Parts: sequence; C-alpha cells; structure tokens
Amino acid sequence: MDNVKQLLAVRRDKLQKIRDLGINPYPNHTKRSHTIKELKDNQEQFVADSQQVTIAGRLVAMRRQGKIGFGNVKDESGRIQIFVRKDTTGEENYELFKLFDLGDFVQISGICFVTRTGEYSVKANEVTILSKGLRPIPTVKEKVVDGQTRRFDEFADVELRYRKRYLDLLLNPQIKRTFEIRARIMREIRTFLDGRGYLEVDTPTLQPLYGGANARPFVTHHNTLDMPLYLRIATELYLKRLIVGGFEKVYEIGKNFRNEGMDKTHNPEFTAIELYEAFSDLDGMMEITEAMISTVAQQVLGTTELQFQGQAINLQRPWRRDTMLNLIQEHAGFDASSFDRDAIAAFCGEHNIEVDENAGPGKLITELFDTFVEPHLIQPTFVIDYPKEVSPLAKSKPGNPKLVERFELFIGGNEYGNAFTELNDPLDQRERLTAQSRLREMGDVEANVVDEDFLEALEYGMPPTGGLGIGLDRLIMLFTNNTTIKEVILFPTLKHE
RNA sequence: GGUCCAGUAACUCAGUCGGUAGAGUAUCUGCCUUUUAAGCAGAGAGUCGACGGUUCAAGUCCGUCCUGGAUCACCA
Repeated sequence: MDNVKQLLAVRRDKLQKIRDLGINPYPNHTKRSHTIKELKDNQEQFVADSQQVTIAGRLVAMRRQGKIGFGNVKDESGRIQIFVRKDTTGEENYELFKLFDLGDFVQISGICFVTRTGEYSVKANEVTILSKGLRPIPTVKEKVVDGQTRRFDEFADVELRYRKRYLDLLLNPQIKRTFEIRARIMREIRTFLDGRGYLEVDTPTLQPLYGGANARPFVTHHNTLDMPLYLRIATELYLKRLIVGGFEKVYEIGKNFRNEGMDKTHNPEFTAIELYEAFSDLDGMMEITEAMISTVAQQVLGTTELQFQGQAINLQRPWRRDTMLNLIQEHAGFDASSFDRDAIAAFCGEHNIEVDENAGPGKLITELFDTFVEPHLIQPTFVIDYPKEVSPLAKSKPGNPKLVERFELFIGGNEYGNAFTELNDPLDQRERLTAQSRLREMGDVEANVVDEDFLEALEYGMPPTGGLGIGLDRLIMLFTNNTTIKEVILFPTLKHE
C-alpha cells in the first residue's frame, strides 16, 4: 500500500470509528456563538467572566499529550488556541477528540481563559466534529521570532498553489488579501461610475461575430441553432450599439476571451472594463481615467502613492500626456513623423526589430514605441496620437489623416488602458473594417472582421462619443504589487496535468 | 515557439565520482494533565515527472516527451 492510500485509509478508519460512537461526522447544523475575532475583541472581559463560548472552524494545529491536548482552531476571522482535558470533557467526548485530525472542521464549547504561559485560549467542556477531512492537509508551522513570523514547510510550489487554490488560500492566508483588494477595486470602480451617472450593463459573451480588438477568438457551437458562436474578445461593439440606442453613459465589467499565448500579463480569459460616454471625447476619457484610478487607489489603499516592484509610483493627478512620435524621438532619437516606411523599416533593421513585410509605417512606429519607449514609462503617462493604421475604431485627428484621437495609458512600463474618440462616421468605419479584412486575407489572423450589423447601427447615427477600456487584472497587479497575472486570478488557466 | 532552470515520501528539501533511496514535518504505535515549530522511544511510507538509450550497474550520463518557472519572441 502506498503512502497516500495509507494516509487516506487512516482517515477513513477514524471516520468509521466516529460513526461507531454514534456520532454523525457531517452534522447539518452548527451552534457557533462567537467568531474568533469576537473572542479576541472581548478578551479581557471574557477571561474575567470565564465566558462560555462555542467556536467553529478548521483544526490547524494539534499538540496532544496524554490526557490533555492543545490545538488551534481557525475561522475566517482569526485563529485561537483550544485546551482540552479529559477530566473536563468526560471520557466519551475525549475519545472523539482523539479522533480529530488536522484539517477537520470542529466545534468547541468552553470557557475563555489564559494558559499558564499566557496564551488566550478556550478550555473545552465539549468538542464536536462538524466535518471530517479525508485527506491530509500539508502542515505549515509558524514560530514567532522577534515579532517576525517564521514559517516552516511552507506550501510554496507555484504550480500546486494555482492548481489547488483552495489549499493555497488555506495555507497561505496572506494570498486572500490580493482577492479582497480585487473585490474592493471592483466595488470602488462601480461606485465611482455610478456616482457619475453611468449605467452598468451586460452584453453578450457568446457572439455570432467578434470584434472590438485585434485578437483570435475562441469558437464554440450552438447545437439547437446549429451555428458557430464566438466568445467575445471585447465588449466594444455592443456598448456602442447602446450609445446608438440612446444611453449616454454605459459601462460593462466582464470577462473577455482571447485565444492566444499566455505569459505574465496575459491569461486567455481576463477581466476588463469598458465605458462609453456620449458627447465626450478623448480629453473626457483622460479626465475620467485619472479621476477613477486615483480615486480607487485612495479608497482601496488609502493613498495615491504606491510601490510597485521597488519603484515609487505617484497616481496624483494630473498625469503626463505626450505624443507617440515625441516619445519615440525622446527615447530612440528617431523622427518617424514622415511616416516614410522605408526609413522607419531601415531604423528598425538597425536595432534588430523584426519587420513584417505586410506591416505599414504605422505598425512599425508602434513597434519602435514598444521597444524604445514603453519600458521607460514608469509614472502614469497618456500616450496620444496613434497611427490610424493600427486603430480601426478610432476617429481621425483633425489636421493629420495619418493619426487618430487615441490614447493608451502606461504605468510602471506596462499598458493599462486604451481609449478613443470613437469613430462614428459609418462610411469611414466601413472603409476601416474593409481594410482590416484585407489584412486578414494577407494572413493577419488578428485583424478585425466586418460586422455588418454594427455598421448598420452606426448608419442610424451615433453621437460623438468617448470610449475607454482598462484591463482590470493588470490594475489589480499594480495595486497588489504582483508581477504575474496568475497571482491575481483565483483559478488561472493551466495546461492539463 | 527559442534558450536556461526545476520536477526525489502527503509537505519542505538533501542525495558527492554512476554502485541496494535520505532528513525534518505529517501519519501510525507506546509514554506524557498547561503545550505552542511540544517532547521522548519506535514504525510504516518512494514507478526518484514519463518513455527510450548507454552501462555489469542510472535518481545521477545521453535522447525524446510532459508539467512548471525565468527570459526572449509573438501578443495588448
């Protein structure tokens, strides 16, 4: 018999022994009177009064010695020591206590007191099993040395942590903070936008056509309708339809799905917010981006100055704004404003930047930007004036037909958001999407597809509109000082074991 | 996808020059009525990621593959 089977068999055996005592190892009801935090908050009084309490939680440590035993019970609010004596619980109940294993959910009734060594504890007069565990839980021990908690045999295997996130949360409770911050960020974004009169909406995740970004989709099939459906890569085109329909301020927070590679900043499904505001524009989107992110930081973290990977980042408004071409000039010493493809391609070649033969000058300019500029944009920076060639949904910049009114937001060398003055000229939009479909024919699998229904909606008239998208997982990474997107997603996508 | 690193007991990790697989924790047995990384004595527990090769002999050397991490490329 191998070790795991042996360990499982021991637990099964104890389970049967509990049943043999006439005790249900999975009772329906709990009689908790206090959370552990409530015990701690009232320590002085509860000890003075020998307060009778009933706590419930997971048994996370056990130190048995003959006819007594110490253990530690943990609920979501905290962790406390229990003290069990045979002559206090009685013979029969002590038999049950001896069948407890680490990881079991237990209920302890007893009085609050302080042990000889000064530890606040519950002295049990009755122990109850709430849920018997059948698998051994990895044991992480802690010792406090000079106020610092040292941990032993930490549950640290990154792969195991992601695959068995429940164990990660249980054994590495500090991980929970990331997801608490995540939830608060979401709530504060909603509070902020609701306060500005925005309406939260839901648009389809399953779409007959996909659009709104450059990406390959996941494809699925609807059996009854016998048609292909795509998991959305963005919410953009549906939200704009709502602007056509007369809503003036809408936003959606939800999952997007992109069928492409994974790395530290890309998970196949990720959470984004998109918002659209009629009668606004790129300047309006910069204002709302600054206001929203700095407000959320203040609400969630209590400050707009944060530390990210050893760098101090200041989210205090206003944020820097500069054009892509200026920034390339500054960091690469190259003037690309001519949009002369040959000259730009030659410069790329000199700096070992791969040049796709189908790439136009605009595409090459963004590659120069990515290489020379992006890593240096540590403090929040709005990069404006993007090449039209790479921005099929953004409105042209007056006075320069090669550029559009678009920004991307960079913080700490990473991209966080993308916004345009939205293109509302239906004929121009049709030309742009048609140009994208030509790129598709030349092999660009991520080029946009022509969405006739969307174009028809624009033909009914869409007001001048500002639109913004922000990758929320990355924002959460920034706020929690994580460099890996998997750390901020509870169940990140992994390959099969 | 390229390169580099890692995968050994349930957990955390050693394993030298190729020579019968190791420790701590956890588990089991015994002792122990104020311990706290409890302690003492003993025991069980492994397809050394998978497959193939070299060799008298492979955890160790070689090849292929799987999984994860780092990095580069691609990608927002």
